[in-house]
Amino acid sequence: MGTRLNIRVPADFVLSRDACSYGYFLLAPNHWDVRQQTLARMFLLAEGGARATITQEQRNTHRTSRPGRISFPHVPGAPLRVGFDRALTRAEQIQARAQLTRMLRLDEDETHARAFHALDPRWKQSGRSRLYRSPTLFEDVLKTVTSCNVTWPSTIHMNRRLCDVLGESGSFPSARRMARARPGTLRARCRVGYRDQRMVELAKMFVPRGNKPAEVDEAWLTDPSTDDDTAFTFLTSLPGIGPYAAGNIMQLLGRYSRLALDSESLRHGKAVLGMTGTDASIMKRLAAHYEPFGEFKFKSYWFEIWDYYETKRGASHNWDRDEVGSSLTASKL
DNA sequence: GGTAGACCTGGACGC
DNA sequence: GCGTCCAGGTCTACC
Repeated sequence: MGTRLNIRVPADFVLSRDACSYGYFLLAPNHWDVRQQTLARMFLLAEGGARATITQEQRNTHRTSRPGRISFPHVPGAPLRVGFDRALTRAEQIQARAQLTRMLRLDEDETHARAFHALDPRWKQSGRSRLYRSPTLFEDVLKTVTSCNVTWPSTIHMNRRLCDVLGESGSFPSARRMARARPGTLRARCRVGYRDQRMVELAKMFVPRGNKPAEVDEAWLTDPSTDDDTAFTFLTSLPGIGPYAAGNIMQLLGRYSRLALDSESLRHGKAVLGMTGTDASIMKRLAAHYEPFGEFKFKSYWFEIWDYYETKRGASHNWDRDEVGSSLTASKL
């Protein structure tokens, strides 16, 4: 008999909206079940892998939505029910709760959302504020590396292979496991290409050595006394992490004052915001466009992009991973 | 400080 | 089925 956990959530939390809010929910080992409206994945816990299925109470009757407005099937603020495929120890239950809290941003309460919506009221109606992330910073950083200099289908493929080849029963690989991997294995079996050496070096930086703490200190990176510029500069010093990747990791750390501008941003600037000119000039105009959103500018940027995807493909909680997931860039929509 | 070219993979396309 | 081209961000060497 597997362990079942009930997780209290903020009053505005909606599983289908808040889990399906960033592309990583489409990447292995995550699996969003469209029919059931549940999220399943392997978690890596102290005693090994454990598969969890996350559900939230659904409305009896699906609320009728106004044209152009997306309605979500779950009851806001209803506790999450998380079923594991094996019994968890007390220590593992604490670990699982911490990973779920990180992944679903349960630490961002209504006060946080109100502050964001005060700066950018466009998302108040839908309630969008949380951005899905991974249960661990290591997985977030590696997922970011797999999204650099590749098209989205390759990112999907790399994450699937990493879980199959180096994961435990299909989990995302641990930093320890990847630190021990041979670059040649990553290249040949996970198809990560030239990122092989960088990924192993990155993994080593997440693992304490002897009495020495890990070089990547998540507590320091998320500490409010560490300013954004210092955190960003540190991130760009990591192997395989440039300005785009560092900007993305900043938001994954809960620091939304930076943008992560890439080719997708350029398309958004041209197609949605009607910007013209050279790529460099559009990048500058994009930075200026989001400046008014201050400490939340990444959220404003990202929800504009997400909104565009949803106008083309429908609500993200109804996306089929194999169908829509493989075409998730503006150029393919 | 700015820029050119290399780094890999997978998909699209033409033959 | 094969060859060619292209998209994608980071890193290094060079000016």
